[in-house]
Amino acid sequence: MTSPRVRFAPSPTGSLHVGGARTALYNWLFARRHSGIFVLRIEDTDVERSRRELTDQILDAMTWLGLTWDEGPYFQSERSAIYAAAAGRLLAEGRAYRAFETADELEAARKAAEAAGKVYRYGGSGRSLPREESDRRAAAGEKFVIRLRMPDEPIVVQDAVQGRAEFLPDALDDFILVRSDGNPVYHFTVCVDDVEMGITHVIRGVDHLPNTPKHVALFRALGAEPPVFAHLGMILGPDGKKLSKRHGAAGAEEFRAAGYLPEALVNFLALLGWSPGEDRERMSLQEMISLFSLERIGPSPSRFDHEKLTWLNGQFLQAVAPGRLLTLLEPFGLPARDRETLERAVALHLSRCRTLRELAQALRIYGDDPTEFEAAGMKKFGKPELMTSLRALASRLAAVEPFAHAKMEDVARALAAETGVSLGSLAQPARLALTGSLASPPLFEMIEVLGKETTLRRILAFADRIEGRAGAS
RNA sequence: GCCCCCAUCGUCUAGUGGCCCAGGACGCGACCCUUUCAAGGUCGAGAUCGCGGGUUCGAAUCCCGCUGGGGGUACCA
Repeated sequence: MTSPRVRFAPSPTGSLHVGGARTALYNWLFARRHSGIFVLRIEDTDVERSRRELTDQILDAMTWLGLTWDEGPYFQSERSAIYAAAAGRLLAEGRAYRAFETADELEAARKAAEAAGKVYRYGGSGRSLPREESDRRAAAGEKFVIRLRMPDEPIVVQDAVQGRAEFLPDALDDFILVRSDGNPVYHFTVCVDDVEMGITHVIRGVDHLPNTPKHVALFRALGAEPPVFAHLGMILGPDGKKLSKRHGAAGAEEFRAAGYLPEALVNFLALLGWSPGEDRERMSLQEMISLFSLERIGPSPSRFDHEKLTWLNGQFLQAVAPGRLLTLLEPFGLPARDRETLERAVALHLSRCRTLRELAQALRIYGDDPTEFEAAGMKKFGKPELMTSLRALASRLAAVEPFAHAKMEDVARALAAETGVSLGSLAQPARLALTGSLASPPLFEMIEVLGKETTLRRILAFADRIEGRAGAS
């Protein structure tokens, strides 16, 4: 393959959702795999709905994901002259024509057809209007749209993913290229741009498949060979319905905010519809590039499995260099401790967390003393009769110097043996006192990082609290 | 309504006529490790390959129909 050119063409009417992110990824992967060019084009011809800040947000998300573009971003809103010229050419060549029906007239005709139970098709007079009359009416200032003269033969779309689809001429209308206000319509700008930008492969969602025959006809009218099409199956929510905010996070930015790593999201998205074979699951971008091919993309829709993403994220999280981890954690808030303490704490909690957010949350115990204690734990270990040995543990811990976990454990085991209690009935109340929870890293390693002062303070406060409560009731 | 697409464990998928009474991963269960929770390791349950017809010596793999799901049908993208 000689240097393909692909593009990602989002319209800034929303943020980058996972479907779009996956489309961008596949285009990017394809370009990188074949040393091609990845073009970014912003389809903002719908002035009403397009917003500049959404464009910025999309670019941010792509940068975050590592999907860097080689050309662009081009803005369709800045390319009106190109579309106007193309429309003029088509008109002059008779491949397109003016139609003078108003939107209201068309609406009425559509309604009438529906009421009669018939399939609506554009049946206006524009198609057969003599050139001179068309020119005259346009010159007189009459409003018109420009429509494409569709060929009267079937159009076959040979799709790299979906296979062959044939569309009969009856199903294809002379669709509008340019609105009566002079603004070009999506189908038109896409094709003009794809031709103009030399796009060789169009990789996009299947929702565009039914539009593809229009595009094929348009490419031909424009005098260009249609590109190779590859239509990707939809990404559905866990319930099989269209993925939306209703299913939780659906935008790349939301996953970022929820503490997901870009490499995990990208890996997960890559596997949604594409498989490298050989049971490969975890891959770096580089590996994906070398393995990627259109042939291995499946045609069926897939559901977004949040659980698997989270698992993958956990996998990637474990692999992040410890130094980089604190930087990544910063936006999620870190307790006011020195860097070394934080790094030791991270090392202790990393394997217990699957997202940055979870990790940051876990690290909070190195900041403020716990004020809430989990109910199940209190019921089991918040008993006054356990406080005696807990206090004993505290006083033995106070004597440990240097404050190292191996020594603490020896001391604790000795205490347990002497008093005939299990290590667990010593450790669990301590864990509760120190973290408010029954789940934590190995107790003494955590205590070492927490520090002697904090440890003793929390244990004593907890014992006071339990005994005080018992005395009051 | 009409047009188009899709259909393998709950989910993502491998599989392109015999290697498959279907492999991997997530999730789930059990066990090991263990002061708790994870991580990790081992094992396991889980799919008559949506249904019904063909074609073939032989079909998850090819063909047809049905059913189910999705998408499109705009002077939206």
